[in-house]
Amino acid sequence: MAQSDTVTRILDTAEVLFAEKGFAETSLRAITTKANVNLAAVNYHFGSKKALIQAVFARFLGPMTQNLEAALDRSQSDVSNGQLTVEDILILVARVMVAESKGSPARLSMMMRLAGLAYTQGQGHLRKFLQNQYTQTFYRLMKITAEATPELKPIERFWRFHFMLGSLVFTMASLESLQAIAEHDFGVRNSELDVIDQLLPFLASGVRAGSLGSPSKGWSLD
Amino acid sequence: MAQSDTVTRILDTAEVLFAEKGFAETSLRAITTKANVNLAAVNYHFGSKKALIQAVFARFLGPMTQNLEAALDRSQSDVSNGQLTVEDILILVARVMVAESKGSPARLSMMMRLAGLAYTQGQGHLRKFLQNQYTQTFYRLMKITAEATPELKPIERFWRFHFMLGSLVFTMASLESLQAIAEHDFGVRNSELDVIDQLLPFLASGVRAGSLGSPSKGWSLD
DNA sequence: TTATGTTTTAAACACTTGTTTGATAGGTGT
DNA sequence: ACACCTATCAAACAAGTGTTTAAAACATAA
Repeated sequence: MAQSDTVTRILDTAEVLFAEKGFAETSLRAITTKANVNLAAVNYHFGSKKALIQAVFARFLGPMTQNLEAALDRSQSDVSNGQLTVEDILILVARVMVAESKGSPARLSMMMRLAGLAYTQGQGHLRKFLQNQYTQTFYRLMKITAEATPELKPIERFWRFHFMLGSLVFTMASLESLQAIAEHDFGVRNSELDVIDQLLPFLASGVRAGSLGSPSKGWSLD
Repeated sequence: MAQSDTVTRILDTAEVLFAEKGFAETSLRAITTKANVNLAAVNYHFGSKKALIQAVFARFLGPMTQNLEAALDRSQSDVSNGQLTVEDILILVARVMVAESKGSPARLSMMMRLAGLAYTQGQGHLRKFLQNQYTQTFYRLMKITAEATPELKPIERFWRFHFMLGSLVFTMASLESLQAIAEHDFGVRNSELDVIDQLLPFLASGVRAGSLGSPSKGWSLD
């Protein structure tokens, strides 16, 4: 049981530090000393720092995608509620994400940061790892979103899907900063649940928006 | 003129590399060798790596905020069009941003990527720098957004403002990746202007959305 | 017990990092 | 000519990085 304990303690500590300071800025020494394990333990149990990073996210994304798939199965096999609406989908995803990050809001923040890095940081081991591992669930989400928004042209739907993703990722990745500002400026402490509560109608309304004024790109010229 | 040339070449190169790989992952040696300047030039001209990062931001944000302020002055002094709508504001911002990145469309993508990193990646000094330097313009934008959306509660408006910011930053930061996917999946090559064209109605509709179903957070429990 | 395989440990490794140094020009003004 | 300030350069610096090593401790089973 000593091994399992060391591995878990490394993963737990790495998760927190990665979310706090980023990947490159978090050294193995910082992780191992805070986790009260020997420095060499990381390379012994995981092989390398890269592998540790992937293991941290695999521990989060594995169960999460499983739960997401299960929730999608449940919703789609239930004929009583017929076609899923955009709100249904968003709520479904939100439920799974929040449930998966239960107890540690930093987890959600870190997971979203990875998504951002995977998209932004063109090449690198993270993106490939993510892509090879979790694309089928991602495309399934896009597919049922398509069924929920038949009025959109495919290319429109593509962009709006990523607009939603952007709001979600950015908001969750910088959640702590924004919470601090909100508390300072409005004296209100919004939990992550509060924020998601505000986010869902914003996204749902966005995807169903009409098009802008008739002449395309007219805004860009005087 | 040698100094100005060296400084410019450092800034140009740093801008690209920071956007590509992040701050911590980009070494001064990588910058200086690619820029064909001596390693010590960075510390000589900027003082430190931190200062270089801030200088990269300042060179872009300085003119941009100036133009933004000027555009706001023009719009607000023009009594003929009265109160600005959300669309007006979004179009105004889009115009300034596109104009500022003129000549190098990748530049906007880079700066948004940097902004995203600055928000996400703790980096205490960067956030403080941005906050102390450009908050007045930022708050002015929030103020006229408030006037354009009187129906929203302040805290609602605060979050939706950042939801918009998230969509914008994420989309622009990952523009190249998304363009490639769109071209592969739909056979359509969308320019940055096309994307902004799609983004504006999404954002405008999002900020004006109603609230979600009556019981707050009802979605989070079964 | 002995033997075997696994886990932990301290130390060292090779390498990269940002920064500093002192010498060497380059230019400008007196 | 001289002095003065600025800029560039190769070299070195101390500190920190991920990784490896070989010995030690531990566990499990024969």
